[in-house]
Amino acid sequence: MARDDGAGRSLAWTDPNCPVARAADVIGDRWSLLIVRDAMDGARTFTDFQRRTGIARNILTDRLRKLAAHGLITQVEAPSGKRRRYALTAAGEDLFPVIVTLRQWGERHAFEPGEPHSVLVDEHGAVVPRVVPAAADGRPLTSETTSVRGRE
Amino acid sequence: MARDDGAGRSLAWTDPNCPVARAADVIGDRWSLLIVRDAMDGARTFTDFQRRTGIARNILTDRLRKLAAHGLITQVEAPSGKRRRYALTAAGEDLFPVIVTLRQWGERHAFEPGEPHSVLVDEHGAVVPRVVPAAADGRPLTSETTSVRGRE
DNA sequence: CAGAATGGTTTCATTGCGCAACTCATTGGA
DNA sequence: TCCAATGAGTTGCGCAATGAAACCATTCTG
Repeated sequence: MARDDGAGRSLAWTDPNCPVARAADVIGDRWSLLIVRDAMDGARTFTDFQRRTGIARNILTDRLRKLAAHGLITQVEAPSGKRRRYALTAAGEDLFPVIVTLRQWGERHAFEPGEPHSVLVDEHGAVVPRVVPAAADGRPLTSETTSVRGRE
Repeated sequence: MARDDGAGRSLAWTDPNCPVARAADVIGDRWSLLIVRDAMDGARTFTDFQRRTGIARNILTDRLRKLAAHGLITQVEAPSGKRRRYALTAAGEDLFPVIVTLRQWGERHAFEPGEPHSVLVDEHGAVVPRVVPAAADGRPLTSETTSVRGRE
């Protein structure tokens, strides 16, 4: 994993050994997250992202670079003289559970009852069920029943 | 759900009917997320949050207010003349799956192999298994096998 | 009761962000 | 082939957000 930002300066992690803090340093701003969301939803070109997010172009340039520096996206060469396209790396694709849980939280808590919003469906059009952290035996876990080990 | 920020101005949602964008508008900055993380991990007072996150005090004031305005935390009155404490609301607690997936992503992609980091364990000390979105029949889902319905 | 700790607020310099205009390469059409 | 359109940025400017430090009012503690 890359340890420097787009300009080559080394990153001072907010909290050196907390994975949540490190993840937040990478995608913890509004735009990076939405860029990844749109990439998962089919966005491939600079203008795709610009149109969907409404982000300023200079900021989009910056975020695409940073996401690339962090190994979440890459520019893939097109076969013939076609333009290059952006694509998620494995690490970027791996954010899928984060996007899904965030989406489900938003559905439950950021909309008025009855207010329309988009929904995530599987190949058969069935709504994706609520994602819940669970123990190995399937028992659902909450912040009450879990704790962080190894924080210094 | 509250529709105004701490100063009473109305919020212009980044993307009006995308739950991911709305969630990002609420917790999409580095600090809000870490404050919620620490609240889940036992932080209750202003100084708890300040010490754990290292955030500037004026920004902490601002974020606590905004999180309260969005209904994620509240100030609970203490019995006698004791100081009030911050506590997560149900909506705040409900961010648990988001924090967990973010943590698990960070563990996999924001650390060098072998680099130490904290881990999330259940009441018996067992590491929390990887959280994966799944269809109703238990089949794991990815961004390839899902799509967003209802985006205008 | 005095001093320290808690829970902020204010001030001010620095940084980041959004908008608009501009550049430059690629591509498509007459 | 030449010109227009589109894609992918870059630059400059003004405003809003951030961070460090100082200041202040309560509330504990010895």
